[in-house]
Amino acid sequence: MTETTGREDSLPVAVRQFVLHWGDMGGQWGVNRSVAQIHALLYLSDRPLNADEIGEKLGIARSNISNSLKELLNWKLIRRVPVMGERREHFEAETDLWQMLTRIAQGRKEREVDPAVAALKTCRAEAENDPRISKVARGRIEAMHDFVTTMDDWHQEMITIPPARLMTLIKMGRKVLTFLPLGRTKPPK
Amino acid sequence: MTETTGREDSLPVAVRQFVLHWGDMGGQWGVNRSVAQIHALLYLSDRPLNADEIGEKLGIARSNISNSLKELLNWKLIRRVPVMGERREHFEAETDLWQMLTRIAQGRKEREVDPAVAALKTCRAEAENDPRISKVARGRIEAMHDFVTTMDDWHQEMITIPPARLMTLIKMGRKVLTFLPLGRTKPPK
DNA sequence: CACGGGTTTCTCTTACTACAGAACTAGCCG
DNA sequence: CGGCTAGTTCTGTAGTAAGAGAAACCCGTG
Repeated sequence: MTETTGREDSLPVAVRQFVLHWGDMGGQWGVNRSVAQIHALLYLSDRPLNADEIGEKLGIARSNISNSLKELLNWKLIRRVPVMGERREHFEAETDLWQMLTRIAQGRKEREVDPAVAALKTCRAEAENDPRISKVARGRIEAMHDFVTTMDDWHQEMITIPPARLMTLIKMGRKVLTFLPLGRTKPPK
Repeated sequence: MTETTGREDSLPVAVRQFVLHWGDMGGQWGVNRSVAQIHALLYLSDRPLNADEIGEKLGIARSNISNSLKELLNWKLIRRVPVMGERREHFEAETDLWQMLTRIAQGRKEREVDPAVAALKTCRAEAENDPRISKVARGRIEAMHDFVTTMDDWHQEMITIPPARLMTLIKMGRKVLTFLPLGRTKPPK
């Protein structure tokens, strides 16, 4: 049926390793272990899996799986897949790595930087008309705000560029500089 | 003495806001609250501060301050500053935002992506000569590995570009594309 | 309309991390 | 060599988050 003889007691070593690493990799990040593990498993699977199969292979509780799947759906890193003649829901992972990256980037941005930018804005406004605050502090807050805003805009622009082109851009690396009409400043050393 | 009348009971509102926000912003990140708060405070200060002053302004324990400062030093986000005729150590923050960004990026890379890359390498090797693993899984692992490696290399190249130039690059945004000799492929759809 | 598989929500336990305060150590003065 | 002051390490506690298992909830089917 499947290439990995399905219901075998355990997973191939390489897969298990991957799942494990991805798992606590996720831990270091904002994502919790089970979520990351499930994602890893689905990413490597050659067919959609259902909750039971996942639970069996990873040895984690149904409830946990349910919640984790929900979270992964939120991040849009996996999707529901209807399977003919099957009642339970099946899931498969996004396998396009660019998609994956942008989804994750998007998610983290929303959770981490957007609030920060907002907070900075209010701080800046506050600092504007607070006579007690030092010139230096005011300047620093402004600098920070401008910087973050610039980066944010940049990010926004980048994700509108079609992946393929962005990829060539990246593969070029610093060679991009050679095409740009900048004052040919010899990079200092 | 200082511009903010130093030993006043509390901080200017804008500063307090900034510290607070930066603080739990840090919490969302990997950094804990006290560390982020101390960093924020130093970033806004117009002169180096010592541990006592920090403790007083933020109301956190000495031990905590000691550890937090150590961590900030690790990240190279602050530095020790000797002050004439003073026995206690003083600290000031890096105020160049590019520096800050690269330091943070560097730190996170070391902690988050480098280990991941390493793990991926071993997984890939493992998958190479494991007959049990499915073709699909093997392919996915390789794809992931290549992708991550590419991004890693790119990052490495980017940080070698002098900040000023990088900044102009960023300010250009997607305009960079217009200068590049790419086959003017109409983006598909 | 009861029954049963499938899924979600709730609750309780456990593990971990941040942090305060105390105890400890190291340099500097008389 | 005592007595101070600055700094660090240790220890106990409280708050938080992950996750297991049970209970509740659907919804199709006999």
